[in-house]
Amino acid sequence: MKHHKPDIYEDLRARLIAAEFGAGTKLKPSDFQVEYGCSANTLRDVFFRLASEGLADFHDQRGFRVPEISQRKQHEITQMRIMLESEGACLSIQFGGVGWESRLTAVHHKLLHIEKRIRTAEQAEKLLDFWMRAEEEFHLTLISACNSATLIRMHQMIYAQFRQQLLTADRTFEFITENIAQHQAIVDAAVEGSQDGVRAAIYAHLKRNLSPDPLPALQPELSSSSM
Amino acid sequence: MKHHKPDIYEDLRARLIAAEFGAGTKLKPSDFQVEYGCSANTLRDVFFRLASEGLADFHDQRGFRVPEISQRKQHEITQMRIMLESEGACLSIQFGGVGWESRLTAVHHKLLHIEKRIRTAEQAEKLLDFWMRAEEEFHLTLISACNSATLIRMHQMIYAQFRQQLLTADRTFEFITENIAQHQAIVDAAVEGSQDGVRAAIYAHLKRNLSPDPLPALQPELSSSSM
DNA sequence: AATACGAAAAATTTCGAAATTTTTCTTGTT
DNA sequence: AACAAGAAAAATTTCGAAATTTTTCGTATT
Repeated sequence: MKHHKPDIYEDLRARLIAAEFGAGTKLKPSDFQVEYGCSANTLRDVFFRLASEGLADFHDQRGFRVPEISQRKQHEITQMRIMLESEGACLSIQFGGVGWESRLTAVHHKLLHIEKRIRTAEQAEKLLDFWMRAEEEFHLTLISACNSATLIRMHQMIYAQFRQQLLTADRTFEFITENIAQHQAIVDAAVEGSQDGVRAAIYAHLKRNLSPDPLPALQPELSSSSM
Repeated sequence: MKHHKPDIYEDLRARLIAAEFGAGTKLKPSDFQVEYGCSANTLRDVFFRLASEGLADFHDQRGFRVPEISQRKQHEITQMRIMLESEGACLSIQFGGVGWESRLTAVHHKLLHIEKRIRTAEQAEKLLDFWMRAEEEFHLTLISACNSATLIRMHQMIYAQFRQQLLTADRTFEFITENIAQHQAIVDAAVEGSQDGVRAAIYAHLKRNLSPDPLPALQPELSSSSM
C-alpha cells in the first residue's frame, strides 16, 4: 500500500490513459493521498508532470482535471501522430538497417497473434491489456531507429494522449480487429524500404480518427499558458 | 522585488532561453529564492514546468541543470522545427485566407525593418531583443492559421529550445542578416499559396542548423523517464 | 602515494500546516 | 420568486522545517 513517487507517477499515468476517470473529472490531490500513502503535495507534483504530458489539464488556482474529449482534439492529435510516425518511420527506414527490420517484424508478429485471438475470443477484455502494450510497442518500434530522442519523446506524449482520447470516446474496442491488415501493410512497406509506402500505410491506419468535415476556425489567441 | 508565480515563470523562462546561465549550470531553487522573494518550493514548481518544456534538465534526486548543447540536439530540434513549421504553414495556407496573409505580411514587414537596421547599425546588440521578439512572432504567425492548438503548442516548445541552443552555441548573431532573403521567400510562397514552395523555403531557412554528416546511431533505450 | 571507508556538509524531497483563493451556501432585498 | 451580497466551507497554493539522499571532505589502511 506504500508507494514511491515514480511508482505513483506510473500508476496514475496508466489509470489516466486507460480512462479510468471520466472526462472532466476533478483530480484532487487529497483524494488520492490515503490510497498512495503520501502527502497531497507529492501528488501535486505528479499531477503537474502528467499535465505537462497532456494527460491532465491544469488551471491556475483551480487544480487538475481529466481532459475533456472532443472531435477537434482527436483530429489534432491524430494529425500529429500521422506526422510524427510518418517522419519517424521514414528516418528509421534510412538509418535502421537489418536490426530494425527484424525487431519490427518480431513485435508485429506478437501483435498479430494477439489481434487474431481477440477477433475470435469471447472474453476479449482479458486480452485488452496485452493488446494495448503490444500495439504501443509496435508503433514505438516503428520509429525507434529514427535516431532522434526528441522525436521519440514527442511521439510518446502524443501517443498517450491519443490512447486516452480513444479509450474515453469508444470502449467497444471493435476497431482493434480492423487493424490487422493495416499493421501488415505498414510492416510490408517498411521492410520493402518504401518511404512513400509507409507514409500511405500509416495514414490509412489512422485516418479513421480524423474529422471528415473541416472544423470551425480557431481564433488566433496569441496569449497562452496558465500557471 | 516581489513577484507572483507566473511572473517568476516568465522571467526564468526568458533568462533560460537567452542562455544567461552557461550550459550544464546547476539550477538550485534556493539560489533564487532571495532574488524572487519566495520559498524554494515555489521555485521547484517553476523549474519542473520549465523542465517539461525542455528548457531545463531534471534528474531524480539531483535537481535541475541548464541543458547541455550538442550538435545532435541542435540537429534533432531543427528537424522538428522544419517538420512542425512546414506542416503548420501548409495548413495555414489551406485555412488561413486573406486575414492570415495580411497578418503575415504585416509581421514580416516589421521583421524586415529590424533586420535591415541590424545589418547596418553598429550597436546591433541593442536591437537584438526587438529582433528576437519579431522573429518569434513571424514564425508563430506563419503557422497561426493551421487550426490546431496542439501543433502550435508543440512548435512553441521546440522553438524555445531551438533559440536556447542557438544562443548558447553562437552569440555572434551574424546569422541574423542572412535571413532577410529567406524570410522573404517564405512569405512569397505563402501568399502565392504554394505549399511545396513554403516547405522548400522553410527548409532552406533552417537547413544551416542541421548536421552535415550522419550522426552516430542512437541505441534503442526503451526505458525512459526520470522522476 | 593511492585507495577505501566513513563522517560531515550540502542539496533534494517530503511533509503538515498556514495563508490565499475559489466555490458553495445562506440570507436579505427587490 | 429571482437576484445579489455576504458568510461559511472547501480547495489550492505557499511556506519553513524535518527527513532522506547525494556529495564532499578528512582519516585510516594498504
